[in-house]
Amino acid sequence: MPRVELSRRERQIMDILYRRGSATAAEVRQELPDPPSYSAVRALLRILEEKGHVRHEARDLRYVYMPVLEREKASRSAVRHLVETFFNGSAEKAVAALLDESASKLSKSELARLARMIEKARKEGR
Amino acid sequence: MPRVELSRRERQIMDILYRRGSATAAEVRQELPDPPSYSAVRALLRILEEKGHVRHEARDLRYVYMPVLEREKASRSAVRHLVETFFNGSAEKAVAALLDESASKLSKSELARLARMIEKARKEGR
DNA sequence: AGCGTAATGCTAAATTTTCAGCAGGAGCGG
DNA sequence: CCGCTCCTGCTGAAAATTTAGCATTACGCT
Repeated sequence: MPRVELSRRERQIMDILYRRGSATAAEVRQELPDPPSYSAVRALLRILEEKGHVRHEARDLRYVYMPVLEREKASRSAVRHLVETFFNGSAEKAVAALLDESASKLSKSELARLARMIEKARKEGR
Repeated sequence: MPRVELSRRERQIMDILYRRGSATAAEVRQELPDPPSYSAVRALLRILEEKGHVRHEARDLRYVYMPVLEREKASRSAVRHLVETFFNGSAEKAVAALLDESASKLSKSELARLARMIEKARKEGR
């Protein structure tokens, strides 16, 4: 039963693991801001493992760490939290912000797919 | 120059302040999970203020606390971080997740507005 | 076989976070 | 005026976190 309340370092590490999918202790360390010693990173990973947030597999002599909770599920609650915190619970506003933020980065085909998704929702919806 | 590295409690408090816009110490306390003592909350708020994340105004005999960085700016970086962490930097995927998550909650008019936004982006974009 | 490199496990200690308590001041009602 | 309540400021200490160091083991190379 993973606790939700992560410390600062613990969150940083979880973010890295979600971003990359999986990583060795050394890789995690590389991506940490103000990286502490290697053994400090390992201690953190061990703690996260005890708490049930992380698991590891041995892959040629190294431990490769990864989140226990699948990215998809984790992202869902992150999205929900974001919408609540910054957009008054309005998914529309959140989408708008997202589009605004990165409209220029979206390709024609991506936009087309999104348009189709919305069409679909409009038909299905009430 | 606000530091980005917030502790657990500090983040919880900032989230509350962003969600509500502003709040007194007592209100913050009410919304904190496992609320500590009132004076503990006040100590945290004082620290956040020292660090430059929060400011207060005196409003009938009470301090009302609020984030220094406007919600809009904070939300932008939160959105960016979310997209990076959980969606491989793909705004499309993020929007898709958002729609998926809350398609049922979106009203017809909201969907219509979103459709229009995407249309607009398609015309403007490359 | 012996050595160097690169892992791991464990532990103790420094640092940061988190918390509660107490003193003081201002307003309000009796 | 006095006592009660509700706020603030401050401070010290408990608790949690973050960290580095050391011992050990495994592998590859000469």
